[in-house]
Formats: sequence, structure tokens, C-alpha cells
Amino acid sequence: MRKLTLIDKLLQNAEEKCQAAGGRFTNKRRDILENLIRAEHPLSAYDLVELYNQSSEQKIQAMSVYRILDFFIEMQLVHKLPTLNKYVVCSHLACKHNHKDQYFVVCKNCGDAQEIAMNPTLTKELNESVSSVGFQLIDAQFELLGLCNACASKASN
Amino acid sequence: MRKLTLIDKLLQNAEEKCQAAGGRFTNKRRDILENLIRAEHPLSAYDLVELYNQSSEQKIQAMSVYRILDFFIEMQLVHKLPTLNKYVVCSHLACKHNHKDQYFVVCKNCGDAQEIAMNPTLTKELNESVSSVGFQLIDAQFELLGLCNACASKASN
DNA sequence: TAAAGAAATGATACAACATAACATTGAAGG
DNA sequence: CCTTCAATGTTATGTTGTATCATTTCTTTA
Ligand SMILES: [Zn+2]
Ligand SMILES: [Zn+2]
Ligand SMILES: [Zn+2]
Ligand SMILES: [Zn+2]
Repeated sequence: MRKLTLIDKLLQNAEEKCQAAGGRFTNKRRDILENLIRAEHPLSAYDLVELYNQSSEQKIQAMSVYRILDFFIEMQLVHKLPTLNKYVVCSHLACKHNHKDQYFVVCKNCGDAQEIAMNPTLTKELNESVSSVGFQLIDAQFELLGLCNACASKASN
Repeated sequence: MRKLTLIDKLLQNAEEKCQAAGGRFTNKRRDILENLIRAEHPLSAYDLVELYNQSSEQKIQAMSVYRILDFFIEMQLVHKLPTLNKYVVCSHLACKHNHKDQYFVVCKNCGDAQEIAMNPTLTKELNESVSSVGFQLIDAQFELLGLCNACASKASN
């Protein structure tokens, strides 16, 4: 019996989370998620349409991809990055726990994104800052623009 | 001699900032900025096209509005809110100083946005968090989703 | 002040991102 | 089976943003 690959495990974990929430993990959803996992960087919805239509016998349309992405975002398996109009798998796909506050750093040069868990102090500071102007926080996810390690060291050469 | 209104003062201040940076403050730019100031909430580029074409003898095209917005963003007189695909005037239009780190809270209910200056502690925490993963920050501006004071109190009725 | 150069805008076309609305298919439960 | 609801198909259209080349307007300077 063949050992499960890492991706198999991620997909299996994702399936469990979907089913636990009463959602189905259809073939289309599985394939879209797998493509996004393998990409290892943010993709647009239309990137995913192309990828799917190249790698599969079947065809999918943009409308369906958007619906599937919405579903995964609801399940917290995928995040949307509004500054890029792209989507990326949650870095906690392998974890059992549901993650809390996180943000993304986006590399201006290579476009890669990294999900960063907020430490308690940062969360606290942010919450205090927001509530000090009478605002009720619903979702703290955000993106910061900068240079990743790799690109920063290249740039300084 | 008529007293200058608040908006006149804001526009005058904006003009000075543009000229100090070697940019022109043309009539089109002035009118677009004035429309955005008067709106008092975020507008899309096409909202601004419509507003201009309704309120002016002349006509403007989307392309020009995008260029004007880019110019104002460069001048730090306008900010883009990527989660809304909308634009809003900087809350420091009346100040002489150039503002530093800030973020926006966006009301999920009414769509209003409020610009919040980051306090030193928050800036420090954020910088430390980012650099701890080897990332170099370029732009810390971001948006948080929630409920504004007015909408929160309505909702609890 | 006329010519040259640079900045701003016009005009047209199109690319990229996203949703509306209604029809059809397919899985799960009784 | 058959009902029901979730998921997807299908088509059309709305929204956001950029590319490209032409023209106008302002500024500089010879
Ligand atoms: Zn995540
Ligand atoms: Zn990079
Ligand atoms: Zn500002
Ligand atoms: Zn509100």
C-alpha cells in the first residue's frame, strides 16, 4: 500500500473540514484545490480556469471557479488577496485547529505571499487601536507590501 | 473679499503639495479631487467619471481619471482601498506634514472608511512581526473590515 | 518670442476581474 | 424510487483597469 504524499494528506484534511461543515468535497473542488496547492503561489481565478482546462479532460468555467473559491474561503481553506486579485491556500491546511488572526506579506518583486500568524501582542495592539476609534472588528486579515528574503538579497547585490 | 471655505483650503493645500513635488494642479485634477472630497466616502474610478460628467460642461474618460488618481496617490493626497476597489482622500489633506503609517477601517454595513494613524507601539509590533520572517516592509497601509460606531449601535437595537 | 521639450489629456480599443439569472445535473435521505 | 437541495452548467453582462498612439497645453530656453 502506497504511502500518502503530503498533498494527499492536505487534500484529505481539507475534505474532512468540508464535510464537518456539511459541505461536499466534489471532484471539481478537489482538483481546483490541488492545483492551487501545487502552484505554491497566489493565482487568479482565471489562472485556475486555465490550469484546470489544461490538466483535465473536463472543462470548467470562470463562474464555477469563483463559486468554488467562495466555498473554500468560507471553509477557511483558501484566502483572497485583494491587492493582487489572487487566491492562495491557507498555510494551515495541514493543521487540525482553525487558525485565528493572520496577515500576509506580499513581495512586490516576485509576487509571492506568505501567511503570518499574528502574535498575541500584535493582536492586542491592533484591537486596541481599532476599538479606540469606536470600531468593531470583524475580520483582521490584511496584506502588507514589501520584499521577500530572496528578492531583498538579490536587490542588494 | 469672500472667506475661503474648508474645501477651498484643502484644495489650496493640495495644490501646494503638488507644486512642491513638481506636479501641476490642472483644472481636471482640481475638480476630480474636489468631487472626491465632497463625497466624504470612498468612490470608484467610474463613480468619479460619472460625477465629473454630470457636474461639468466638459467630459472626462475613465483612462484620465485613473491617471489622475495615480498622480494623487503618488502625492499621498488620495489612498486606494483594494478591498473595495475604491478611492478616498487622505484625512491629512489639511495638514502640512506628510503622514506616516496609517491603516483604514472599513464598515461592512455602510461602506464608509476611516483612516487611522498607527501609534508607535503598533508600528513597532508590526515591524518586528514582519522582520521576524525576513521580510522588508515597503508599504504598511492596509484595511480592516468591521462595523463603524453608527452601524454597530443600529445593529444592536 | 519662437521653437523645442515635457507633462497632461484625448481617444479608442481591449484585457482582466467578477456577478446575475435561469437551467440542468447529481448526491443524500426518506 | 422520488423528493429535495447542493452543485454545476450556460449565457450574458457588469465592473475595474491598462495599452497605445495622437493631440493639446504648459514650460523652458535659445
Ligand atoms: Zn490561513
Ligand atoms: Zn520576492
Ligand atoms: Zn492619508
Ligand atoms: Zn457603518
